[in-house]
This record gives sequence, C-alpha cells and structure tokens, in this order.
Amino acid sequence: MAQKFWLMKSEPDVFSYDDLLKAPSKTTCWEGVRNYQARNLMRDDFQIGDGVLFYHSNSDDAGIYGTATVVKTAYPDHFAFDKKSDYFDEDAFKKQTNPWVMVDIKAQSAFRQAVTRARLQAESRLADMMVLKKGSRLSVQPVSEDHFRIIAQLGGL
DNA sequence: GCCAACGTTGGC
DNA sequence: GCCAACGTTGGC
Repeated sequence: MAQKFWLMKSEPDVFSYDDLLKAPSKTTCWEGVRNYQARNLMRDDFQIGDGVLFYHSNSDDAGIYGTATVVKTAYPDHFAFDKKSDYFDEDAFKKQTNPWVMVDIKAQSAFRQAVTRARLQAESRLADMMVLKKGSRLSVQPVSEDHFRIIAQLGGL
C-alpha cells in the first residue's frame, strides 16, 4: 500500500517534538486519542512508514516542528484502563471493553526552522489544509503528499 | 481570558 | 430521533 501522510497535534507543554527527539529510540506511543474519527484513522489507515507532520497546538508558537514516521500500527491504548492516567476512560473500564488504540511514531527529521501557523496561513498552496480551517479540532488529520512535501521544504529539509 | 466550533450526553 | 446543554479544543 502506498505511503500516506498525517498531521498529529500535541500540546508542547504536554509532549513536544523536542520530547520526541529525547525519547528512547526517538519513539513514543501516541496514547490518549479519545475521539472516534481520529481513532478510526489510526486503526484503519495508519501503515508502517507513513509520514507524520508533528504539530504543536494550543501554544503561542503553534506550528509544525518536524517529521516523524509510523513504526507500529494500531494496538490497544492500555492507558484507557489505567486509573492513574489522565487518559483513563471510566466508562470503558466499567464495560471492560477498550475502544481506544494508539500507534508508535519515531522522530524522523527536525525542521531547521519551525513552520509556524502564520507561515502555513501565508502559503496559498496550503490554503485547503484541514488544520487551517476554523474550528478544526481533529487531532489526527490526513495530509496530502503535496502538502507534506511543501511543508518539509518550508522547514528547511 | 474569551469564545466559536465541535463532539457527546441525556431528556423527551 | 431530535436537540438543548454541556465540556473540550484551540486560535486569537
């Protein structure tokens, strides 16, 4: 299957691209997705080798900081059953059925310069990107190959 | 800090 | 099944 491309949002105060670079093997599990649309993308469409744009949301410095690659396809997000986790899902725990999954991603290339949200907005070729649409809250979004390449270029890769 | 947009919940 | 109320996201 052809390589696909994604944008994944993270609040840098919680987990930044820098944190990913510092993680063992520059790899992390992407726990805590609690939205069915985003889950379905990870569960059904993520393939090993897919490209990821790492986006910092809810920040004064919102934007894309680097790329990553999918190194493990969807598997159960056990944090949903972990009472000590911020991502504990009481409802799912009571039913003893866990609907949530996560994937593993590995840092690929840090951008030489971050591609800020303002920079994304200024680039007419990116005008129809989902992340730039008003009210776009989906934390895992599909990205076209063209957009991925344009952004990697803007990031200095 | 404000608030618009969105997803979910629950009463009816 | 409708929809108002609510909680959350995230840009500004």
